[in-house]
Amino acid sequence: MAAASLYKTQLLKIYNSISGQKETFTPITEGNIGMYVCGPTVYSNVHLGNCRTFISFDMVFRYLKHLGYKVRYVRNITDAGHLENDADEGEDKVAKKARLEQLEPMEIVQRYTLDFHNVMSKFNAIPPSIEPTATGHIVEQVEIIKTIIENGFAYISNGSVYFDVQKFNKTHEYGKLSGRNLEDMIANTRELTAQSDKKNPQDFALWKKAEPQHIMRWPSPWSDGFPGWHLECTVMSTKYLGERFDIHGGGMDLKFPHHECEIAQGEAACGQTPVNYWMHANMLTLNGKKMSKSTGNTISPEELFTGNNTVLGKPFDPTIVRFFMMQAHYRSVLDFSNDALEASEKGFYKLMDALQTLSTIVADQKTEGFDVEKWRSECYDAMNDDFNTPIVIAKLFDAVKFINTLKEQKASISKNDLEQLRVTINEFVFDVLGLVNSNEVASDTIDKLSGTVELLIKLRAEARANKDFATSDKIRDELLEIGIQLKDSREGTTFSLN
RNA sequence: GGUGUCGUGGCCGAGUGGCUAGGCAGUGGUCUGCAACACCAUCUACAGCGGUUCGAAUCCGCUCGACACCUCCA
Repeated sequence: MAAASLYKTQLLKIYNSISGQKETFTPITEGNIGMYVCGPTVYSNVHLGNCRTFISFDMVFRYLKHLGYKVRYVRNITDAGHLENDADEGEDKVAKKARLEQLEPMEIVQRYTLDFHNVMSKFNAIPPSIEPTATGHIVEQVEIIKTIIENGFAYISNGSVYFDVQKFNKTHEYGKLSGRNLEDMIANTRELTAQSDKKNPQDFALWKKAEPQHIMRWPSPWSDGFPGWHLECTVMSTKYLGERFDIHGGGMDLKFPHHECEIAQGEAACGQTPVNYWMHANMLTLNGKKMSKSTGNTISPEELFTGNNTVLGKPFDPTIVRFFMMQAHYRSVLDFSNDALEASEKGFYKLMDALQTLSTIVADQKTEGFDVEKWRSECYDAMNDDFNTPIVIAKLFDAVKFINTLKEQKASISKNDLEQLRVTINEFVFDVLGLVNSNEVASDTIDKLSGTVELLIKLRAEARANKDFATSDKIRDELLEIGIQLKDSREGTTFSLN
């Protein structure tokens, strides 16, 4: 069966945060999907926790495409409007960093956007279809504010514009995504300490008047200022995906208030709820606590790849980290540790070795010891069950075991099944999970390398035949030290790169 | 304080009302000149206490604990 037609016959279920249930996925337009994911605020280097969310949604993107959907994936870059806090004295994160480093705000944005792209590329994440920036959509943001004011859900106060949550709540339901109700929130809110332009503490800014020292500012009918953080996502998602679209994703920590506010803005501006399926990726923790820049409980991708950190005993390849993340469900908290990563690393190499072995397997008359079709179907069942990558990986290891059994000639496989197995395992490992075979080197290099190693294997075989074990062990041990492992079997000796 | 999620074996992590994922580590074998790899077998488990049920780790209640959000965070 061609992958492109699979979506018609498979039932994909997605856990929808707004209903708290797994729901059968039906796109608005058959065969097409619009997906929006909240991207990073580019005021500093991304940390690994940020990456997990984007890697999770990269997997989602890959699987949807694999099913044959045409996916427009929009992920924004927040380069303005994201305040340090929601109080009136809050400073724009990008502007603050620029001031501290004595740089133009756009220098900051450029630097950290490049860093972000670089890191995502190392993790083998496919770039989104559109990557819009907040500063590139000021005009649209001003327009949507006008609409929200016209519709009566926002008010102007001292040059700033605020969303009137209490008024909105009279005709709509503010809090439906995060499971809160406004009455509780009001009851639990401390009195506003600082003098505020807001009517109520729950109200959030759509437009903020800029203080004189504020350098990132744009003209608007209300003041020279800048847009509120929640607004950019509403504007950019609806601009590129329509007033109502299929999937909206982001980190769990954005559920409230960010996504709640997006729903309110969308409903207030367009008269309909913007999103059909809300997806939230869970946090990556370090020492049991959420990785977070503000608490310093983080590790950066760079520190991870170089091994230059205090958490891990050695450097880890990006694809190992990706594999580690894929071994947990995207909605579960995942704890990061050296032991866990080393375990994943060994498992990953075992998987890659089996793929290598698979390429050498010769087909037989019939298949014995494994049901390839059933296995393939179970892989899809797992992915269709809210993207259950841990189960898929468990299934992959079932295949690994079978492949190794084939190698030992204790099982057999038919030509058709062999082809099916090869295609399926490659699709899941590389296309869907997005792993990279780190053993892979440019083909001419690998030819030369293999020639060299084959020669050493031959010399070692001769030494062994002569019972010159000192020489044979020297070859084996020194190759192992540079990362080449020799593997003896009845059929001879092979090698793998670790 | 409010809201929500979760507590699984040495570690990481799935899952489910009855048929005990998977990876790593451990143990005993096979293979090997010795190993490694691989294969076969095998040991550690569902926080605690009640309840529902023929049967619960899985459903319900309580207790304890952890985490997240309610300020900025993916």
